[in-house]
Amino acid sequence: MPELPEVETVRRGLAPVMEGARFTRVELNRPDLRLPLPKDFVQRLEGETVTGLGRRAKYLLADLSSGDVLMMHLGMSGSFRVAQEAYEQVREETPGAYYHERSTARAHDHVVFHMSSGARITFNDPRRFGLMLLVPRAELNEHRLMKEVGPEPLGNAFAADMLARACAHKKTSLKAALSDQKVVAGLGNIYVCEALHRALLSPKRSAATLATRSGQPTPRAEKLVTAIKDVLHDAIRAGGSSLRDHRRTDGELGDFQHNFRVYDREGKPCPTRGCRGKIKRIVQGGRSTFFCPVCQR
DNA sequence: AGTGGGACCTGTCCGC
DNA sequence: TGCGGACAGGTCCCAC
Repeated sequence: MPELPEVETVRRGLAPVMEGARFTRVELNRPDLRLPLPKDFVQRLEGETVTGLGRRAKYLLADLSSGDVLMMHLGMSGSFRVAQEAYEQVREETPGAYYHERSTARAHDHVVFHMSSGARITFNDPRRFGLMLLVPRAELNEHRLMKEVGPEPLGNAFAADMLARACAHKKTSLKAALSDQKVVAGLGNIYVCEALHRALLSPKRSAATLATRSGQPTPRAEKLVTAIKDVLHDAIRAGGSSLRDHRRTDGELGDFQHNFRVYDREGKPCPTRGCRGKIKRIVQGGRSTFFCPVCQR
């Protein structure tokens, strides 16, 4: 599911119920996701307060009062839902009383956080490509999953010269280079296709053509950086994209899928003004690429 | 060292 | 209706 705009949308949904709140109880319904969960996962969370909820690349990062960081990744199919559990709070305060559980657990609800804010936060992930890890804050940047991650595309540091340098000696396509988290963090299949279309660049073009022989950015590197920033901003503003069952934490759908120009639009007319092309689907690196062979060069 | 391909999972959809 | 195959928003590991 989730690329940078979706993860950022999730972060914004979780922050109000997590930041400043304490984990009162943590339920683990299986021992592993993509990786084994730490054996002391529950003990290291319960009683801790979330001091801040951030994002790096496609990772959500919850800073804890203990000094640990809870790293969370949604993989392909992970999602968080927030519900209020006022009844359960009342039940804790008045032992012996009986209250109905308000929610029904769904299949693949692997982790449940009960927060002192009264929120119940449920992580659901059918394919289990997601992960949760606990890492001491001081070690986060050197963690094997983090240390190679490239620049944040919405940060000021991400600019044409940086992108050109990262691509200058690559033998791969633009599609593969932009999908590589070491080159730029947070893009995935959808937003790579969308950014390349906005920049009118072919996904098949050699990534090295973003730089001159001396490694300087070409005008197409400038255009591409602008396109990446624009499409990510637009998507975040729309609450991300909702394909299949992907939802925001409040259960509402994101809207950006209605603004796709090429993704999953094989055979449709190219939306570029004045272009008479039709969107084509090809396979690169085993994944679908959508693009207009007429205006994307 | 960089690159492509397969592997990891489950669910859904489409054609027969 | 059932069944097999293709495909899905990610990324890791392993051969070349």
